[in-house]
Amino acid sequence: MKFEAVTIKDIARALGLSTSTVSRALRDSYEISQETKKLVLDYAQKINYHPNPIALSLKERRSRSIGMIVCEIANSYFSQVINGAESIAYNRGYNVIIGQSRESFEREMLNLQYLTSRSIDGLIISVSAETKDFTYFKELSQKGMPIVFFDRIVDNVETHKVIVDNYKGAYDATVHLIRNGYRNIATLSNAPVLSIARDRLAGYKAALQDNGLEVKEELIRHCVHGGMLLDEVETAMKELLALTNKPDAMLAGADKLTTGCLRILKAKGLKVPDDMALVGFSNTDLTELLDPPLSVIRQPAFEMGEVATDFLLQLIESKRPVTEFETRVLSTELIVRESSRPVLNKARALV
Amino acid sequence: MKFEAVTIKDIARALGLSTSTVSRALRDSYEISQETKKLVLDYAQKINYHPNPIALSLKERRSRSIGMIVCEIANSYFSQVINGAESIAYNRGYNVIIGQSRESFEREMLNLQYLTSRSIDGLIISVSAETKDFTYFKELSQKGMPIVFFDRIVDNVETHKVIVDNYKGAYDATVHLIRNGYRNIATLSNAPVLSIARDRLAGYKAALQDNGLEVKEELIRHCVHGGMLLDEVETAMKELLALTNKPDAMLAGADKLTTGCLRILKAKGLKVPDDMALVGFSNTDLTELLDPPLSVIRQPAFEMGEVATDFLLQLIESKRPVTEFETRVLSTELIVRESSRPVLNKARALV
DNA sequence: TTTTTTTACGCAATCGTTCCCGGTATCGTT
DNA sequence: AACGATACCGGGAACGATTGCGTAAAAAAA
Repeated sequence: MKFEAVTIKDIARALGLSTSTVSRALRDSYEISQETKKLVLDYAQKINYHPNPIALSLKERRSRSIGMIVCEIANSYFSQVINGAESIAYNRGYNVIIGQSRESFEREMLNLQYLTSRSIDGLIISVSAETKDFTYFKELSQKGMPIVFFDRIVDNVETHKVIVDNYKGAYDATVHLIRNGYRNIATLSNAPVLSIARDRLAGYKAALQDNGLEVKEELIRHCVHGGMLLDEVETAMKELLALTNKPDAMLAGADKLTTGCLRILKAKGLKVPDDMALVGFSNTDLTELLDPPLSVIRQPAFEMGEVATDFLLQLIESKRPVTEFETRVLSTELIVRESSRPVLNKARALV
Repeated sequence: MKFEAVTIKDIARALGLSTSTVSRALRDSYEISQETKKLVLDYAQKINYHPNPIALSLKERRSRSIGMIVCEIANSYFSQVINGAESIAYNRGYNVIIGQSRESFEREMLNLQYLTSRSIDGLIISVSAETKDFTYFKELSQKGMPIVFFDRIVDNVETHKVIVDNYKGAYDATVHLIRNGYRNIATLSNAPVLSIARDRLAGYKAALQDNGLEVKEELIRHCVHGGMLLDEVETAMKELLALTNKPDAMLAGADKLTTGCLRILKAKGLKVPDDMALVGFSNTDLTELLDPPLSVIRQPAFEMGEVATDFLLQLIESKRPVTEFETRVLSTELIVRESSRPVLNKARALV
């Protein structure tokens, strides 16, 4: 089964012209007479001619498609980012090829090789939790492949990046918990190598210290798969709940960690926020319908996709090598709901 | 900025061979000596040669990419389908280009034209709620473009299709509500033109009739945007709640309708299931964490993506025109939770 | 009328790869 | 020694489109 398209040759043959003339007529070249142009244009319209993008790609040595690697599509945050990226790319005549790393370095590399072998013009990526070795990105970048990092960025590759103010997001959320009377705040963090985990953890620690609270290492748990496996969340929670001085609140550092945490607490029969308050990074629009409605730190995911794609297209379409790079930092939004309700007796003491 | 790749010519030049020989050596042709093959292969490995897929596409007249159009990516059901599709496509050397119709016919056509102009080898699609005119699909199919429909299928285009047993899904859920003592069951349905809406509605009606209950048209509400706009859900719910004989249970026919319904009920201060029970089609993994935990009809979304892609690749890679088509019907799963808890006094009367 | 300029078009190379034809050695066979 | 068979390799067209260059005819200038 073949889907046969009309080519410039068909037009040339039908009209008794050369392919060059047809090509030029279609591109409205000055060296083609008005009548010929009209003839060609009308006929092209009639037989529904569309230039073959593959032939163009071969000629122009650009595919007009960009690669995008995320952990997983079925994640509200990433699907919103993809959404934003698609919207920009589509308008500029590019298409987005999506790959999923599923937090695995191996799958990330596989996707990367696949995408580059499909001759993409550029790459947008949020690295996997397992990725410790960034030399491949560096090499790729040095060979001239335009790359934009978002969300989970890497420090030692110089290029455009898009993130949110993870430090402030975590800081504000932690302060919010403290203000509401919580004193023993634990955190569920991503793999320590990830930029987002580092920044969020730093914000968490700073908020504690700025409010005269001690940073206790036993209250900091890392889930190296970012909550993709419920097991690791369960283990972390078990450890926290086994402490003699149990935490009274949780700060969860990722979408799956937030919902995973709630899931485990429910399974253990603990009440949120009475037994344990919860605030987490999340972009699902269902958080307000949860039991209890969840306080969340929300990221402008769609906008991140837009900015990342805009950055990438700037790099791709730049005539000269770009040497000045920007790291765009967007703001998070703290949405306060039931899951971090004030502890009355303690809250008063602080205010 | 250009990302320069090595070509077969580079190898030929470096080794003092012709491009034909190099090409043949790489493809392990019998008419190339072992030594030459080894020479070429080793060198290709060394300089990290990868065949240019664009040149191959031009030659073979196939792009090895397939188009996929869904309503929106940021929807748990569709993102799971995409996931399944990607997994199969990736393994068979294809990539998936995704387009979003956002329930708009115009955007659907735009995406379709874009995808076909990007010379895709085939198309997987779940049509938008606005799509009433299927001639374009028919034409495309007749011109030889392999198409597979899933979820929202169209009747008058003969090709492979993948659906779930929507009739049975809705039937079972409705029977479940009846068994649990609910007697005045309303339903929130998709646009009436959609196959899924028709089938689910039919299942709902049959369940009522088979259990001696009357089908009341005033209890059937259609949301033409499938719940994408909360407004339409709110309007529908308002109308239902304004009835003298208010419904005591709801069957929601789509992901966004289910959560939208819960959202509205909560906003109106109604208790689920005491004031109104709720069962709905949904594929989010958060439904059990909602307040109350939601009874849902779950679709094997990932598998649907797999099957659809497998079907499509069969069509694409078939030597002869395919004339026998299959409509694969997968099973839904009814997951019973709190939101449809038995009404004690009534439930007993029935059992 | 002759020369120059302009107009309008065709030829052929190019992008990277495959593949149909050839062509030339090197054998073995008679 | 002559022939055919086999093994091995290169030339060049093709895929669809663009584009530099060449050139005929028409128009303008001399």
